Amino acid sequence: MTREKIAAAALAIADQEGFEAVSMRRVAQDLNVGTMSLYYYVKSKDDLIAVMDDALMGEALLPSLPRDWRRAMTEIAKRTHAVFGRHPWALAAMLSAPPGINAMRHMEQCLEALAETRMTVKQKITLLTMIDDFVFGHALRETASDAAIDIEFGAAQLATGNFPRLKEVFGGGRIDADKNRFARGLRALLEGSRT
Amino acid sequence: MTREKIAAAALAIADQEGFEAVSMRRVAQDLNVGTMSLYYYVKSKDDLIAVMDDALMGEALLPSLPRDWRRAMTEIAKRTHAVFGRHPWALAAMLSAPPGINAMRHMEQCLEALAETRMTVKQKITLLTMIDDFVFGHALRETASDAAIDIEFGAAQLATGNFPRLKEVFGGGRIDADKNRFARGLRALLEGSRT
DNA sequence: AGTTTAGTGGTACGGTGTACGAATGTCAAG
DNA sequence: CTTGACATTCGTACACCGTACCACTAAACT
Repeated sequence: MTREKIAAAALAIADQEGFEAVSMRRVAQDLNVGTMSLYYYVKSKDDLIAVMDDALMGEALLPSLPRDWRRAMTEIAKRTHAVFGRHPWALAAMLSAPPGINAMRHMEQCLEALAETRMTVKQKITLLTMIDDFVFGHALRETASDAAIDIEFGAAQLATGNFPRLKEVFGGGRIDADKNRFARGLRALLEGSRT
Repeated sequence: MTREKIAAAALAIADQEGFEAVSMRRVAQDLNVGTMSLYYYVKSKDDLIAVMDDALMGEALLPSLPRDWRRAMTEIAKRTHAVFGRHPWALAAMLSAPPGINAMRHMEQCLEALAETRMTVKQKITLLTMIDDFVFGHALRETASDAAIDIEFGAAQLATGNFPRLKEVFGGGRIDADKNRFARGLRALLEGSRT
């Protein structure tokens, strides 16, 4: 019985049944333990979420860093992105959890990647924050678009003629989103950091 | 008694007491109405959240569009950003709400802004999605950093010497985040869209 | 042996979303 | 004037939630 095992059980539940299925009673049940026993290792549910969150940020850490800083930042971003793909509920978790050790390690790793550049400290912070913002926002969109969108409602609105531009885009067959959008935005941010 | 009035009451509660303070009972109480009466106008709590969310996206709409497309996109992004500033709970709402009419209007407006460019449809979609990703991610960071961060914990970790780069950054006095990061990232994305 | 500590968990309280169905008001047709 | 259909309101009840409080066992230390 450790914080880690509890977090692992909660992780499994969230992955299989969604974040909202994670409750103290449910986690305790999966561990064959009384509900209140969890509170010996975890201060509150928010604390549990923080542990889960930290595990996630741990997954986002790169085992080794490419030498070229652009490639390094790209790899970090891609791996972080992959974490959100594996755990779509991660964003909801982050919204109610303060940064933990692995979040710090993540920043440390980003700074490490930028160590050999000529940027000032402030520039480094700005760049890595911008990139994280983009990565998280991208994840937000992906998890949000997984939420059931009322396709009928959308079509009906398009039919009203109030959305000529949208109709022009979505009217003629389904358009598939640019698969490279993520990489593209990343590159723009990395390049644009010059100015 | 309309959907709109219910949404307005919920909005007010969320703004004053936080998103988690919004409950069916609470909203009904503020409206001097029985709890279940709300369900005549609103299918479920998620539906209520969707209405709130749509009101927010409505706030993000620009009354009139600048002619230059770069300026137009920038204004839209800034206004959307401002909405998140006024309603820090907005992200939590978006996580559990499918896009509504105003979300569609938002997209329509973005497409309108890009109408006179030489971009292909796909390029337009890519660009406006990238920008939204960035804006939302930026908002996520801002609301997340408002969450209580354990400053003692952070300092203790820095003291361990496991975070040399972070220490280098935060050790010597507090560094204030670049206030222009938002505008800067925006510009990078707009410029980088060329390639 | 006596006492402290680590760890477990049962019960209970005040909250949540909402299914169900009963009550009321409104209005057109008979 | 009555009757019935409908729109609208909402009280009660149920299952679930986080967690405060406290009783308990078993091991460790003195």
